[in-house]
Amino acid sequence: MALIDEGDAVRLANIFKTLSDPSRIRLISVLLDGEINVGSLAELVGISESAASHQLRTLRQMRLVSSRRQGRQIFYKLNDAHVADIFQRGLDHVRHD
Amino acid sequence: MALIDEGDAVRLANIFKTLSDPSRIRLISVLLDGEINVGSLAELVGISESAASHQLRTLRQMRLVSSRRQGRQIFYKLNDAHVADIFQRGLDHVRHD
DNA sequence: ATAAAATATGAACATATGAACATAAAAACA
DNA sequence: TGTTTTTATGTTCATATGTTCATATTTTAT
Repeated sequence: MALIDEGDAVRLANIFKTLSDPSRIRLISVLLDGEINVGSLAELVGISESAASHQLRTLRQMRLVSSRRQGRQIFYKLNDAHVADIFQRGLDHVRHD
Repeated sequence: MALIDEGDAVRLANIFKTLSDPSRIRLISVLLDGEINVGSLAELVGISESAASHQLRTLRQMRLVSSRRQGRQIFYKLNDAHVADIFQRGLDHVRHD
């Protein structure tokens, strides 16, 4: 392995930073089950739609999720297989061990 | 999967938060190669010893690393196989794809 | 056209965070 | 004991972050 360069370190740190908030964690945990619209997501996670929208923007900007409009709703889904992987490893770490 | 509870979400978020800083990322990347003392670590990563010590405390408090004293030096090592795993997945995500 | 529904955005606020600097503590050695 | 080396800790400061509230945007239905 050895020391990784500043650029990669910053990019890697940013990925983890995106995953470093409980609301975003819970949003992602729901998204692991598949596509879902903002309102349902907010209700399931137990945060306001505004808060959900803000956090989803963060996830979108980091390209961890993508969205599509259907009528007046917007459906989000996980965008990246790596994310599910990282998430699951982290959860293993937290839950047992 | 389904929604994870607040407690797990907070714990998981905290793990990722611990990994969300470039200095800590680079410290860990060096620690992946094995045990090493604070001074060498600081020099390799290119930060002050004080900064290294502060960041190592953060990693220690999250139990991601452990330390042992040998004479007047303190050697750190990664404490957890999960961490190396999560780190590697993240790096894969960042480097290619 | 107007109203209602769903989502996004912007501003403001409180809290958290990392960096830098100074100081303390622990161990080795004169 | 006193001094030096190595690491840890405390404090201060500037910046970043998440949430809330108010407002804007987009689509559907009347």
